[in-house]
Amino acid sequence: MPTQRRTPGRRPNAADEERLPLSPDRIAEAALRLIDRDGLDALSMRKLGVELGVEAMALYHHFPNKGRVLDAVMDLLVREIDVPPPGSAPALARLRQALRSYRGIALRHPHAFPLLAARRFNSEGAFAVYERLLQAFAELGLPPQRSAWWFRATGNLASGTGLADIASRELVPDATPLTLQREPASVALPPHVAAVAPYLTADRLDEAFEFALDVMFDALERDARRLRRPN
Amino acid sequence: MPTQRRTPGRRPNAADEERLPLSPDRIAEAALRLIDRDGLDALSMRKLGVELGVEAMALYHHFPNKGRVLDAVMDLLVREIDVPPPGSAPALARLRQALRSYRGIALRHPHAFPLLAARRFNSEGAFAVYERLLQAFAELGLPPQRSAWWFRATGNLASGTGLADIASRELVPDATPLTLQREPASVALPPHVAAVAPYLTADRLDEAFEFALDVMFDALERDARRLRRPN
DNA sequence: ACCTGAACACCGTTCAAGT
DNA sequence: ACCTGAACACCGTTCAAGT
Repeated sequence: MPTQRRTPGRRPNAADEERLPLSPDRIAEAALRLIDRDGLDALSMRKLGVELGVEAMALYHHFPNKGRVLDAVMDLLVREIDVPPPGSAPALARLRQALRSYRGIALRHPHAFPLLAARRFNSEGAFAVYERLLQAFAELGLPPQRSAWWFRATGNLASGTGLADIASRELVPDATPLTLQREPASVALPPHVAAVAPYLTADRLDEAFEFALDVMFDALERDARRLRRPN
Repeated sequence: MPTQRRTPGRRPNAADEERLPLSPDRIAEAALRLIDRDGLDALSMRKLGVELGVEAMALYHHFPNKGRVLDAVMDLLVREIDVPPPGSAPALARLRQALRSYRGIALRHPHAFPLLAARRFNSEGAFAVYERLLQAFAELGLPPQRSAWWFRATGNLASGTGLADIASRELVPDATPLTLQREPASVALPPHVAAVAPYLTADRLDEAFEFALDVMFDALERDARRLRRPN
């Protein structure tokens, strides 16, 4: 892209975008768009400025630094988590749907998902999601400590899976080419690795995740049943 | 740190380090040291040069770019995964030990661990680890597809847990302060979140992980038993 | 109140040159 | 073969200035 010429008073609108006043929301949305398009490393305050038709330094009027912009992007992603509200379905079904939709973010926003997995959720939106999830665990009859543990176990499984799925699709910046998914025998794989490789190709990762969810939810259901009628 | 004066012919050895000849191993070790000390974002080719008493550009004689340096750091971490060899213990015990030691890397190298979780393992060392793990699953009598699924489920749980544990310890660069771990009621938490918060403090994350491992391994053992004597 | 533009202290990487 | 040093095209952020 050639450097844009700009006349002093009137700047060109980048990317056929209306010249609306800047706002935290508009900035966060542009940042997510840029990350989705070019990758996390490509997000810079300067490019974000260009995307919005504004000098980079104008952004500092709405965010104190780049870290807070990333937090705002995280919050956009958190809002994509679909946790059905209490009463809309049985607790187990709501939890399962929430985990599926969380891991789904990895597929829709592969470049941005690592933010969710690696940075702490700490926004209003995140607490709302937490609350609905924990409400569902409580509904199963689990005491708080048990809810806490199940909450972590299932959530960590989903975020670990999202990250692994992204890596398997070679969407990590700078990654070396994957041997596992190459045409067979481009490199000699160790025997047990070779045996499982066909089941871990990118197009079969959904099955693997559903299996893991089955394992977790079978155990969760049994745990809840056992706790409800104590022998 | 003030800029070091340097006389043309003789550079000062950085960090009281012997002036050994550069090698990929020495570079990777210095990179990991630097990441452990100052964080992943603080690793630059220039600082890595200073750490080794060398101009940054000398590194390009051993690695084509920074991405390959990070791959080498990953490989150092992979070698810290302790997968007991076949015969040394029952298969389930070996697997459990491997997952514990993998997640342990998150605690020993919190700044570097995200590399492991987000980048694809693709080195010789990684394949050796894979092979030993998959050998253990096969030993349980699982067919390849089942091994593949259990491999992903347990591995993803461990890496998701490692990342969450790092975030809980506020070791993520740029993170906003955590409300969950603050002195009680600095901010009003939603009721179910407030109820579980005491069980998710940094000092209780080991218990939560052991619970998740129990869930996984109980189910794995049952699955293996069921597959061995088909009804 | 909101945005610009120059400046500072950094980056990764290329390239020609030195030994 | 191995390393240097200048250069290029970038960064995040500060600051004084414009409207």
